[in-house]
Amino acid sequence: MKVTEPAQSASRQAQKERTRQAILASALELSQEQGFAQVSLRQVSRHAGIVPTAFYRHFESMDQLGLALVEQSFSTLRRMIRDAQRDPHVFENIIDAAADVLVEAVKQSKAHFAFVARERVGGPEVVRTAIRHELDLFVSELAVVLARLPNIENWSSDDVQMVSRLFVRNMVSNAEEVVEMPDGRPDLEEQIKEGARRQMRLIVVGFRDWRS
Amino acid sequence: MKVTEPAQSASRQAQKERTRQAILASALELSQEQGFAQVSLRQVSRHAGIVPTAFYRHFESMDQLGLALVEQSFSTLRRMIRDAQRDPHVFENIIDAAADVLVEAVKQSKAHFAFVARERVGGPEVVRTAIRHELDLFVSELAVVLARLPNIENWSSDDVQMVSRLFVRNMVSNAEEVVEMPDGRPDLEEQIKEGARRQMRLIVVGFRDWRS
DNA sequence: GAAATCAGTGAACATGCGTACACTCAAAGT
DNA sequence: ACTTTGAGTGTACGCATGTTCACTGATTTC
Repeated sequence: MKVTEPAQSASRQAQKERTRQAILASALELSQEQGFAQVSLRQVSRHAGIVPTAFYRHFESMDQLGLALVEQSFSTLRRMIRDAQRDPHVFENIIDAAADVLVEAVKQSKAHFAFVARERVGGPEVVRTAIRHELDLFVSELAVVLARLPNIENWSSDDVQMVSRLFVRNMVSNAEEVVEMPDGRPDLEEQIKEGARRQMRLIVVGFRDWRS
Repeated sequence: MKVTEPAQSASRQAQKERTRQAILASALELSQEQGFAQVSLRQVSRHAGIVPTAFYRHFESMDQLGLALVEQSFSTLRRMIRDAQRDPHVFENIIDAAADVLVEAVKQSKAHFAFVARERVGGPEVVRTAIRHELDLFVSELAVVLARLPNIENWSSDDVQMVSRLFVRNMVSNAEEVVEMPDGRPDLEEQIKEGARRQMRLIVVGFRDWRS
């Protein structure tokens, strides 16, 4: 890891930013083993190549570090959703596209998704609260996207909100499965995608039929 | 807590069992604050009214204590399902009955459900593995029950298994919600029940329509 | 009633922890 | 050229932890 005192020194604030990122990356990596709450300030510092007291130059406590990780994870997630929306394929068949995007996104940013899934229920109080809040926001954002879709455009906004909640809940569950998935098992991956497809289709079809 | 050396002494093994239960109860209670992994052997011992070294007379490590709690939690869960099956009302309308039973069961044994929901993703490795295994077993057991129901009796066993998986997943999600629910808010409780009803109906209706 | 058993005790240890404090020494500001 | 700034250092502290060991004394066994 060792990011401090590079051979060719960078500008002061650039170097500070590099150390900050090293701390975030270290915390994320160490969290995967036993959860963020088990990781000590000294472990993170050691892994980031700084002395424990230097940690305080970047975060005032481990709780604040946790919140920074939540922010980082969700900004990753949001960027992915934004990219996916640009793809015109999504408008034709949201369900298949969503299943693909989900699996790909989680594979690319396993650590961040794992962090959210784990700390959502297992983390320190402040972190849990922050994640819940972000997920609530996310449900509302997704509802806006869903409301524009052909099958859904004339549903009541309450119904759209509920479907959005179901989607996000299933997204979290599926993300958990992908995270637990051992590497190099494309069969399992396809199986999870297929499961996600079925579940989403179930929700959309069932909801429409039940209401009409 | 103080269970040791009662005024009127009990038999040796009865007293041992009482201490064991005190340890289990202490660990369960202390886990609610910050998760089982944060609870130390000394904290549990202190709360149970024994000296740290006496802990080892009952469990060889905190991991073993965790496994005992998993066992206890699932035996609670299974007893509830068994009781619910005796109720003839269940055969008429599984969905409404299941929603009622779920909310009631979780309210009665909040601590155990909270433990499972939390440690399923946030706990020590051995505990996570044990919980996953129990939940897998549970999916299969539920599938057996579901297969006997009128709407479902002629489905393929793969389909029943998948629906069972969806049910259990939603049960876990709903249990999480009930656990997070503040006390004395019957409105929220009804809201969660209604949500659970809708979701289960969605699954059954959507699945049948989509397949036929 | 003597001997064996064993749940619970209490002192001691090495280790890792968070944080306080005084420090260094390049880069940035003047 | 000088001063100021501030990221990173090193020591030191008090505290909680898991585990060890020799122990006590009531219950059980014989």
